[in-house]
Amino acid sequence: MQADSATAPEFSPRQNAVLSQALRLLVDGGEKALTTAGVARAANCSKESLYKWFGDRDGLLSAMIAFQASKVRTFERDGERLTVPGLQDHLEVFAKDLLDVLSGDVSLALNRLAVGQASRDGSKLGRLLMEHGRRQIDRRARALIDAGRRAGLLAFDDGEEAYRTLYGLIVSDLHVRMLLGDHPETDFSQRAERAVRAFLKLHGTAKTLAEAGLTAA
Amino acid sequence: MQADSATAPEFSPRQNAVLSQALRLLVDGGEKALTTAGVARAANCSKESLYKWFGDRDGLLSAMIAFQASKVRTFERDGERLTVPGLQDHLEVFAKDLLDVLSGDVSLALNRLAVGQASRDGSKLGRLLMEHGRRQIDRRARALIDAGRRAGLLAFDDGEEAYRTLYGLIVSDLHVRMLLGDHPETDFSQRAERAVRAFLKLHGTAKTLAEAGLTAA
DNA sequence: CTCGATAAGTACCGTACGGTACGGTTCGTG
DNA sequence: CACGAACCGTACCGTACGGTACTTATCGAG
Repeated sequence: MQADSATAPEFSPRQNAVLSQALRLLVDGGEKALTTAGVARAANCSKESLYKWFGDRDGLLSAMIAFQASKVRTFERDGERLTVPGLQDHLEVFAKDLLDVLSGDVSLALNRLAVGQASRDGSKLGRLLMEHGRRQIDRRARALIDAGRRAGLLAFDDGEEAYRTLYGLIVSDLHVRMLLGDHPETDFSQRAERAVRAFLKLHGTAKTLAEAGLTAA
Repeated sequence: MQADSATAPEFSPRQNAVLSQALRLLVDGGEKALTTAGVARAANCSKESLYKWFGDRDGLLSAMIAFQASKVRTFERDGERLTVPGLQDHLEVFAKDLLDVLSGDVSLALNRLAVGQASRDGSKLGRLLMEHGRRQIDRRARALIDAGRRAGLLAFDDGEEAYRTLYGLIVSDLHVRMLLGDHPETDFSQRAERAVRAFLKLHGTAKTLAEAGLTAA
């Protein structure tokens, strides 16, 4: 499953700078503030160039998503033999990273944008966002819990389902609340810790439960 | 269950009909389709009346949320002694109801609307939606798991946190995916069942685990 | 029947946005 | 130097929307 195929985004430095300014506008003022004239002004370029580079407004939005996704590279940890504390730690780091990503200004702004357009464009932006924005971090988590199972530390039938469980335990309704403009707790560490503990209690093997001290919790 | 407090929306029948038409427009065509002229045309009323009744466009949007919330009354089950199968069943019914509500056309459209406005109006609509739309169903679940604890079937320290866990297990990222335009699985029953099983495994007492057959799962 | 209130229907206004066209400027290349 | 491509800045166009004003019609009260 070669990822790329159609999409070879790779914009020029100048275009990247423009996209960066566009993201800034979007974060600051929401979709309403993201006008072609505004982007051109903020980026010191002409509207004509915008249309030459990105086709139309939708093309600009898509490019913004691709650009942002290209910046959020996540490292893939592997190799090293997994121990129970190691797995727990890795899961907690993942959980905190996930929460940090989801609560980021740009992420929230782009998600709001895509949600707003979902009824209109046949969810083109939404698909783009789910594809580009989540694939990386999803794969990282999937690799981690698969490794946990191979090491005999986790037990589950369906890895995808186990991951969805982990995701739900970590995020719950936090993402939607933030999208709606709420600013809930900011103690992501505690939240991550609790979520991982619950996940291990659900999918940890006897060995894991014993070593993590979850047998009598 | 009097909804109490500040808000006594209570629009006239005529206004309710207008709001209903407005919701229909919103569901069908998204926010872009929800123009004052369009609502007036669809509801056979004049724009002037719209402005007299609802003040301005934002007032209309708020009224739409209040109107929809007033229609989604949820019954509160109580009394009857809780057994393990009873609790499990009630939880599954709740989970399915929650999924049905979140995946409803009108709910999704209103959530998209509020998300789209979140950057603009200081999340006024978002707060309205979280307040009106969720309070009812939240209370129902809270009452249920509190009753479960009182009956010695559930164990947890913080009821709110336990509820968030349940919510995350049920919904995971489904809500956001749907808001983004994705149409994932529709087998809510299986999803509800799995979520409840996980929740009981996390927060069930020994008695519950034994009776629900979760000790060796 | 008359009066006043309510509201439908329509015409109108200002504004703002997406998209296009054009003149002027920079800069790389032969 | 000369030429052309890329591009900035701006002016422009058509359209669509939010909001207001005005005319007409319905209807209940006296």
